[in-house]
Amino acid sequence: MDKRQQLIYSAFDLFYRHGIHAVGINQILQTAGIAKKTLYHHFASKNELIAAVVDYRDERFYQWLASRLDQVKPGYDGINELFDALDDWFHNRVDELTDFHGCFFINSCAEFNDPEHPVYLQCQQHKQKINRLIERHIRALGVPEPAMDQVTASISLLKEGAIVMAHVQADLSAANKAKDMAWIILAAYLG
Amino acid sequence: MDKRQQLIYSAFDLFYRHGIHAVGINQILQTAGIAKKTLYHHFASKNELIAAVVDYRDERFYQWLASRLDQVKPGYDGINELFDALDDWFHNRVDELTDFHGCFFINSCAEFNDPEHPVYLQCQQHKQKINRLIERHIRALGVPEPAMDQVTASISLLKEGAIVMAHVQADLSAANKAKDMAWIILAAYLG
DNA sequence: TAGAGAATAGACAGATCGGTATACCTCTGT
DNA sequence: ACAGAGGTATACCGATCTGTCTATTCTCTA
Repeated sequence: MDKRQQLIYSAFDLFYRHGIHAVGINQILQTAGIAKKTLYHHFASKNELIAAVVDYRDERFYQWLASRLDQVKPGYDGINELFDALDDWFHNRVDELTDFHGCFFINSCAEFNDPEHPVYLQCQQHKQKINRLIERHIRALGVPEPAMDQVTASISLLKEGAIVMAHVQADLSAANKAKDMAWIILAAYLG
Repeated sequence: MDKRQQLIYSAFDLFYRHGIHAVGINQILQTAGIAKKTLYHHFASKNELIAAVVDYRDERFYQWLASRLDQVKPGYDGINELFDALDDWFHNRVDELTDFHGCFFINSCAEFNDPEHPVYLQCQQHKQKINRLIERHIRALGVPEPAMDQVTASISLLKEGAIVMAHVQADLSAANKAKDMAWIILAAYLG
């Protein structure tokens, strides 16, 4: 019954499926079954709704991945779990994330393609949060500290690559490919 | 003086910078300095212009990369050249591609997020063309035929990952990281 | 040289956009 | 008991969107 949250749900669903600029406010209101006045009671503008939607997805996605990675022992298991989680996501086996349509943050950067735009910055910060999640597990593997950033970025790069391959090239096995590649890379760093 | 081509130039520039849905036809006309009637003389609708713009970028990007890869010996040099080319692109050292704002095809898939949409299909086909370009060099490396698809997809995944890292996370060294990773992966396959 | 084709400028149509305003309803807390 | 907060429904505003139309000019070529 929290109208504000309902608006965010509906808006995210439409934004994720059709893109942010392609979805109008009236469409969101109709989908959510909520009056326009109510929207402008909770949000000053469409831009504020967008910001709230990005924030919502940020939290949602982060908490999902964090909880997956917290279920396993830091290190080897964590890296495996990262790519297994991606695989579940790509195959629509994760209820919390709704059907896979690429990474919402990559998609949003494509629409707000200005490094100074608030949405762009929100997306960048989200990616940094995810990076720190990955970093924990890299560190547990015993990667030497000077190589930490490099290795974390490498795993992150594999993750982004897998998402794009799964989305644009419809390669649903991309997560498994990335996992195999990750271990080859990590083996090279761990000797 | 080819008005049709001028329209495509201007439209691509605006689409790439601000996203397709965010750019109106009047904005394109003003930028190009061309009358509305002329646009609708050459294109039946905005959608046809969009299709032509995607086609234009497809050819432009493909020919740029193909010519770069054709300048070197197939195999080792080709893989290096691929990532060196990406590095030049990320650092805006390639005049033909205009300033880097991510991959136009990834961006467009984010805006036309339906696997049956014509634009989505155009983007998919572009990626397949690029894959075949990469495949030639993988084959020259002596990768066994059964592993060809797997290895090509791996290099493609690294390429996509580098583009996203460079775009969303503003990691301009992503191409070099991906190159290092590529050789670790390839070494594992080549024994 | 006459006429077709391509271009211009710009008014216009109809829909939709984000956002505001009006009027009324329904709870809830003091 | 009643004020105020949050809600609905809907009309409305000005702006902008894609696309059409008219009227006129330019340029090439048969």
